[in-house]
Amino acid sequence: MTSTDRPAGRPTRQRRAVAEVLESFDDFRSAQEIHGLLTARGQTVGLATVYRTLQRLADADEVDVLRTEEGEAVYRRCSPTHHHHLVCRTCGATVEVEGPAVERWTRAIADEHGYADLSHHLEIFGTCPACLSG
Amino acid sequence: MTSTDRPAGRPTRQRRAVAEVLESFDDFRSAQEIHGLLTARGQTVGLATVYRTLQRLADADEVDVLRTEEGEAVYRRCSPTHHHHLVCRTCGATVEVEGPAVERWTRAIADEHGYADLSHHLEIFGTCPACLSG
DNA sequence: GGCCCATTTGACAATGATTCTCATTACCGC
DNA sequence: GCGGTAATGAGAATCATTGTCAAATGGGCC
Repeated sequence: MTSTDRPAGRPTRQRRAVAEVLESFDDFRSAQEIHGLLTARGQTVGLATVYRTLQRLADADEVDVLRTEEGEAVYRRCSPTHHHHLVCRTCGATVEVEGPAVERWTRAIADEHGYADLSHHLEIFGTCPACLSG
Repeated sequence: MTSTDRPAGRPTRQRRAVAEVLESFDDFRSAQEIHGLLTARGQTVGLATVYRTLQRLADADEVDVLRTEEGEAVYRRCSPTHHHHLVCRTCGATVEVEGPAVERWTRAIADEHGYADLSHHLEIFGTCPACLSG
């Protein structure tokens, strides 16, 4: 629980490049798109490495991962606090939302059934105001 | 909006078979598993047809679809009541849970941001009592 | 600075779910 | 029963993702 318990790994050029690209957008992008962005920047990073790096970052909770309705994984750097997403089904606009109530509720439900070592995913899909009026 | 506006399609042996198998379980199953169940029953239905049929049913809102953490699509006949799942990460045991609190919360959050036409997915993952002690 | 060695990378093969293709077959209305 | 259309099946094709393994690289130590 100290600040020294990071499995970390080496700070390589490739990892830095991925981290930088993640700073360059605010919405969710697929691994392939991120790889494309890197290439466009002149940063040569193998696709497999992009996948590995994103996975590592996701494990470390440094990026959010979610699945599009087609099942493709999309990534975005995340804010330090745990939160959920309200996603526009039409244009993809995303709002981060927090829900202490939900956190409490999931814990209570899981306890009730004896489940431990919890995680949860909550995503809300809808149509955003812009798409509604458009 | 009448009962006659179903694009329907033909009631074939295969479609009936898929519909029947969907009645035989209460949790989510992948298209491949469903195909396996059909084969086990002696019902010969092509895999592609299973996919097509499930897709059709999903479009007609006659089955629920969700994605596992690995991105695989899983299907289940719609139960009349909306609920969520508490899934064992190790053995896959699933408990259906209801959460009026969550429903209310998601609606409130969405309203707050002006999103309409909502749906949401909440899944809780953990380790079940059996796997904890095993 | 240079060496040692585990970690990381990259190119490419492999996997696995899903979709497409297209010739064949099965429903439906007549 | 017949004809025509929609549905099916077998397998190829697609596409994201993961595995493989030899080559390259970064860090720590002298």
